[in-house]
Amino acid sequence: MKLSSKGRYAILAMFDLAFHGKDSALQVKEISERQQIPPRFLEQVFQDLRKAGLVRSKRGPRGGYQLSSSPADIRLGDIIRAVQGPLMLALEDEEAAQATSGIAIMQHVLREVAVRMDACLDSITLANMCDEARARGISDVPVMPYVYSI
Amino acid sequence: MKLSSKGRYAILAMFDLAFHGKDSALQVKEISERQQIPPRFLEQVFQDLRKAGLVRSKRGPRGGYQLSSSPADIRLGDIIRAVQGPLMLALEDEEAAQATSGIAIMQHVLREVAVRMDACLDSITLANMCDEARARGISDVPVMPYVYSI
DNA sequence: ATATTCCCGATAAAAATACTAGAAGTATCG
DNA sequence: CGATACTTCTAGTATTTTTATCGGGAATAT
Repeated sequence: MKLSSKGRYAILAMFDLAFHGKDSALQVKEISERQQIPPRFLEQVFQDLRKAGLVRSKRGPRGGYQLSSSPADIRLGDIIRAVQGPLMLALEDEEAAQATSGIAIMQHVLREVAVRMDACLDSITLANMCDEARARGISDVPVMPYVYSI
Repeated sequence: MKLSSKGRYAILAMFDLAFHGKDSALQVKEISERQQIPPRFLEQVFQDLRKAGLVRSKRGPRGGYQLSSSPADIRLGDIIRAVQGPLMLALEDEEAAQATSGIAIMQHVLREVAVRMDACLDSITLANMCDEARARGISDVPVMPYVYSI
């Protein structure tokens, strides 16, 4: 019942796409720097997100990733499930049949818990996070040291 | 956001203590067989539970573990937190101060999510699980092959 | 053509999971 | 009381999974 690094990175990356990538695609390099994510690992995370249909990718110069639907339609639960699989492994029917009393009960109880926890995660969308970010006065541009150039 | 094996074992073991161990102490061997948990690993899990004050231990013959409070007062959240630590790592204040926009927002959003998820886990007690088990007609005695003895 | 970027597979490092061996404490029995 | 059997407790090791890195191939805008 713990958020893995992969899950955290996935949420960060998706938030970054929603917050900084209005219409154009953003690149792994850019996002990894802004959100402090190991770039090579972030690539793997994006593959999971792409296979789950949450982002669209584009190769070559000006390529990158962008959300495949509106931030208001993407929920934290979608993201977590895409990179971490289901909240808790349900037993196969065969296994469940021959499970011990405790396992059977826990299976039942945890299934309910899982439903409610999924609901918690699904109650928050990327759009919510963006609103939150703007309400807290976080600028839309990356925090970067100014470079005086002529 | 996944239940680890350790967490699952911890819940199973605590349920077993609540369900089968009325007043006397139960032993690792017994619980591990009934709930199909690697016995040596279960010992480690119990150490965590003991250090968190959820169970009392007793060594020697007739030793074992028993709950240190009533099943009605022990919540799934207590158990999970004892063996897995907090739901999601909060940044230290220093770190949070210099965190990027996405990290800061996620920190804030996830803290709320964590509170609600903890509430989900804390809404279920061991007593609830035992009621559930009895309601579903699971016997109080371990499922064992009958041994005909005179 | 060329530079850029995602994509894919393999590998290395770190952490979680599972197991092992034996020490320390404690009831029970002679 | 002392010996013995039992069970937790502690520390260390092996195995598996997760996290992170690396090298190079495939697509694409300029």
